Amino acid sequence: MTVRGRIDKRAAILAAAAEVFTREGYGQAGVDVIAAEAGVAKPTVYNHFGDKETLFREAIAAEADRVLAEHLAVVDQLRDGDDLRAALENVAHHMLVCHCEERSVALRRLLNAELGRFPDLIDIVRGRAADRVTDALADRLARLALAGRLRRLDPTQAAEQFLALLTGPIEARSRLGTRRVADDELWAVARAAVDTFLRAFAA
Amino acid sequence: MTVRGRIDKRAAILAAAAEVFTREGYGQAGVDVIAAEAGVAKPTVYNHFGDKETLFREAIAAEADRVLAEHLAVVDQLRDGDDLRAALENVAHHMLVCHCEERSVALRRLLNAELGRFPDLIDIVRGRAADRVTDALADRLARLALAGRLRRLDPTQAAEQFLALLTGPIEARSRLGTRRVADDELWAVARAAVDTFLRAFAA
Amino acid sequence: MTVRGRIDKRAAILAAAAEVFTREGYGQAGVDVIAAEAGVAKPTVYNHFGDKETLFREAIAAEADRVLAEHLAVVDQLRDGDDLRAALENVAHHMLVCHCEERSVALRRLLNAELGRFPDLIDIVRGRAADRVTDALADRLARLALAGRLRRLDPTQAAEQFLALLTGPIEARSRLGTRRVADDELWAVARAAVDTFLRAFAA
Amino acid sequence: MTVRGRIDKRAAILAAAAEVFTREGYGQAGVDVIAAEAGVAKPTVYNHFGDKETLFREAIAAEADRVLAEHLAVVDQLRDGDDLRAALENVAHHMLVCHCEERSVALRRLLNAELGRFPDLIDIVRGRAADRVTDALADRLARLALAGRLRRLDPTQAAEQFLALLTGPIEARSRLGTRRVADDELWAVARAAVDTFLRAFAA
DNA sequence: CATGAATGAGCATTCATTCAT
DNA sequence: TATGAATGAATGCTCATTCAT
Repeated sequence: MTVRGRIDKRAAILAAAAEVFTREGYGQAGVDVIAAEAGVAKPTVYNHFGDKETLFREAIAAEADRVLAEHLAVVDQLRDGDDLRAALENVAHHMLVCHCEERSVALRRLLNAELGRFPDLIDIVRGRAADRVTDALADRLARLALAGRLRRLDPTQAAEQFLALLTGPIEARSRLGTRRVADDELWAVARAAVDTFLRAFAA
Repeated sequence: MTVRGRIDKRAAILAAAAEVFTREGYGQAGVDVIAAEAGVAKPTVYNHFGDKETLFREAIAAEADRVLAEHLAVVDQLRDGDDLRAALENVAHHMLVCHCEERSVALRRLLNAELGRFPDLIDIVRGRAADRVTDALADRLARLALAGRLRRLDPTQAAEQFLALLTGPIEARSRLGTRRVADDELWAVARAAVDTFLRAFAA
Repeated sequence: MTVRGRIDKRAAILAAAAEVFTREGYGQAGVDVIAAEAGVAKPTVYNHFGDKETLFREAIAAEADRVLAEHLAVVDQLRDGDDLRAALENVAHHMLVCHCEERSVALRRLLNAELGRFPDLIDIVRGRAADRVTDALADRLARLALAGRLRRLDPTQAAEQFLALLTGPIEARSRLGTRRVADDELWAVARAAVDTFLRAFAA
Repeated sequence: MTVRGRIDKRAAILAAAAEVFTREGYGQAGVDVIAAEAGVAKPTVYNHFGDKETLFREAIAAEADRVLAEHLAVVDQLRDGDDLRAALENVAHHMLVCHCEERSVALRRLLNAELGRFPDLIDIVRGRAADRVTDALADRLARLALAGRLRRLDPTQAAEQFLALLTGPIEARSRLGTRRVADDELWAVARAAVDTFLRAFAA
């Protein structure tokens, strides 16, 4: 098999693993199912990843990378401008959209689910997702404060709270991700969050 | 065996089930382990609950009842008084303590984990926990607004945000419940949440 | 409970046992099912019969008694008369009807099925059914021979062959009891059997 | 493992299955026992046959093939010759020997036993055994009739009766296969059957 | 390296049987 | 005696993992 073929197989296995693990959970996911969905034989999975646990970790890491990239791209859009509220609302809404994406929901679910068995997943994911987003957002908020658009604040804490005001209500309303939330409800949550945030943090 | 004995066994099984399911997840939990931990024979579990799935649902429901009761008791402490900030901070801190309790963390984890397989868990738990707490808190906030201590607000939205300001940051800091959070950090989060909340909602 | 009640329960259990054992076979039949079908609690079955095996034997014996009675009644109808062929045909047809009755088929099936596990069933049933019928028929044939209606014959052997000529073809045509055989086919088999029998044994 | 090895395992499993199923019946037979007797692991059985039921059907079919082959070979020996009675007696005796063979008895027993649960067994077995033997014998009898050695007859009916005259008495005397029948008793039954048959059907 | 086949260990569930009442 | 409840011992079937090719 060509090198390219080998790489393809590895990627196919990872994709299938992400799919199956998020759909069924670690325990319930069968390696045969993953292999079948990837179009390879079961031992090929073992040749590439050694055992189910390793496959699981790598699949999680890959998913976390993807989710992180999306979120960072959103935070990156937050630029100072004439209308700070509008800018924040746009970012807030966009983050909610990402947050509610199926793969995003599934990853958070899976992570939560298996943290008991694999506590180190936190380290795999933290450096790749949650904290990095908070940090990036904190950076932006710091610059906005420096620019006099926000009052003096603890950037990390403010970023934490901004994100909390977004994701907290949406978790409730999406029934922990089991229900689709309509776009106007996303906008409503985003606006409410930004309103509260600005009341508390506007310069 | 006395009727009391039967009830005891049922309760013992439910307790063991909660323990084992939260420790291992639905798929990985073994009915034999639950039976052993409850001090009964495996078929006794089946006599009482019919199958693993039913046992799971009932164990979840029982845990949700317990967690709800704790949280409602905390919200119930929120009374108007001279020092609104102090009152809110006390309630906030107390809620965080509940939120970080091992059984609370475990229940949320398990719920998240198995929502894919058992979407109806949401209905079992919602009526018993999450929404009820938000509602109770919304009631209190409405009365505070009526009493002129808070500005006019949408009580449910404000309650959602108050809770989000508490639980969002704590999820991050506890690494999704994998790390104990020291009490002074709980106080810090509580104070920061109340500070932001009052900046946004004080009359 | 009255003595009568006790007897009723015993009978109800036996009836239910016959029903369930013939429907499911010994191994597959559940004592709980029998108890439920009899309207008693499982331990009541054990109080009356000790264990599943004993219950099985007694149920078989009761069924065998019933089947024997039916068959003997038929053989008993065989009287000498003007038209020997017609008399034999009537008895032959009647025996086939009995042979094809559901309970008769079920009993033979069950007996065959469990002879491996319970070889002594043969003794329970033989004295009650198969041999007794052959003997009774042999008696009649002997009298017919004495009366000069049949040639000299070995009565037992002739009876065996008469029965074989009836049941053999019918087993094949009923596909071992899985297919209902129409009445005119029963008559055809009966006539063919009697024809062959008379060709071989008429005086 | 070589392809040959795979085939060997499959055959070993089938052989063990036939052995165990006939010994214990479908319900009582344990797949682990079959696997052990075949010298393979339990999942190998499932890899080859999917489930217990399929294994059962295939084992039955294989046994039926074997039994059919034996019986056909016997019928095939029936050639016209100087001494028709002797020819018929030889075939009759030979058929009885086959009929009383342990595997033959066991297959009939098992078939009867499980027809309630698996009515389609009839179709599996009929085309492979019972009817084919009757047909083959009917063919021979037709030729003997054509050759003027037997009177005009309905070949199928005559074949049915010939077989019935053999197997009916032998079932009774072997106590449904629970008792070995001595060879001279087999000869006696064979001769008696042929005698009756020739009295009824000789030209 | 990829695969078809094999396996040891495990798991949900059932059942005949027995206590305690 | 009749019963609700409990249990030890199976049993069919699955799964992660490993060879032999």
